[in-house]
Amino acid sequence: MAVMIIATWNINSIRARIETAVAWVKEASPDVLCLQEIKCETNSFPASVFEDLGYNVTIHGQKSYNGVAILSKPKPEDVRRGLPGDDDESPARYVEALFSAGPGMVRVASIYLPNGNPAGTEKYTFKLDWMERLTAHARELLKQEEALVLAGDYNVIPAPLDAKYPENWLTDALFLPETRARFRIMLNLGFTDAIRASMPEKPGIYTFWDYQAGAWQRNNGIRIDHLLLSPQAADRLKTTRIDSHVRGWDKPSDHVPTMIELTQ
DNA sequence: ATGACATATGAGATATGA
Repeated sequence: MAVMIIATWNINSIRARIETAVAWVKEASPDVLCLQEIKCETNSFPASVFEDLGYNVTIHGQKSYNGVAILSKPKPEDVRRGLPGDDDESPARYVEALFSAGPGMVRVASIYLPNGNPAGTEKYTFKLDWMERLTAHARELLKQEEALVLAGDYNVIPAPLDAKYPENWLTDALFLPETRARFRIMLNLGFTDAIRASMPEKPGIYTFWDYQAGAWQRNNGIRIDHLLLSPQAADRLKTTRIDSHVRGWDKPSDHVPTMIELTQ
């Protein structure tokens, strides 16, 4: 049966990581790849490198920080850059496109949810507000009853199972009860957390390992990159995969590619 | 412990990340 791979990867600078990115794209050949933290303006993104590999490139960049993109074999349609409520000053953290050509129709968003640290500051308030706006937009998208994949770096550790040392994260913006509650509110709109649904109760499933203190070597990881599936997408879910071996490559991002396979 | 790492900016040291 025909399948399509939809992946998400916080690349931590596409220009600093172009060789790593190309190596993985060639290895995995995803149909759709959501990138976060491209850390460049739209016109600085090395688009031609991926176009030469057969990809369309949809970019929502900004100077220095943040920035998201979607690489796709099928042509993007109905592109949205930014969340409803964003203005010209808002960080570039959301881009969405519809793919109706190729193996099955699906709408995909690349999401870079704010970190929010330190808690108790305006940064945390901004995170919670952003989650509320994302949830509102997700609610609208669900009304269309499409296969929908909201993929990205959510900066949310959903449960203690999703950290090697959950006790180290108790006061962190990624794991505070209010953060997890807002994530659950979003899930409860009817989304499936694809990775966890495919591996219920399984410990040690991580997508991020800090650069510091030998976190990778000690497997001190957290699961913060998620693919949320609408019911129509969940019905087509075949497999999931986390390419954690990429974290051991030279010049790695601190996140690894995380993906699903959908049937046609 | 405010460090260890890593990147962007801009040309030294600071902001940001999770």
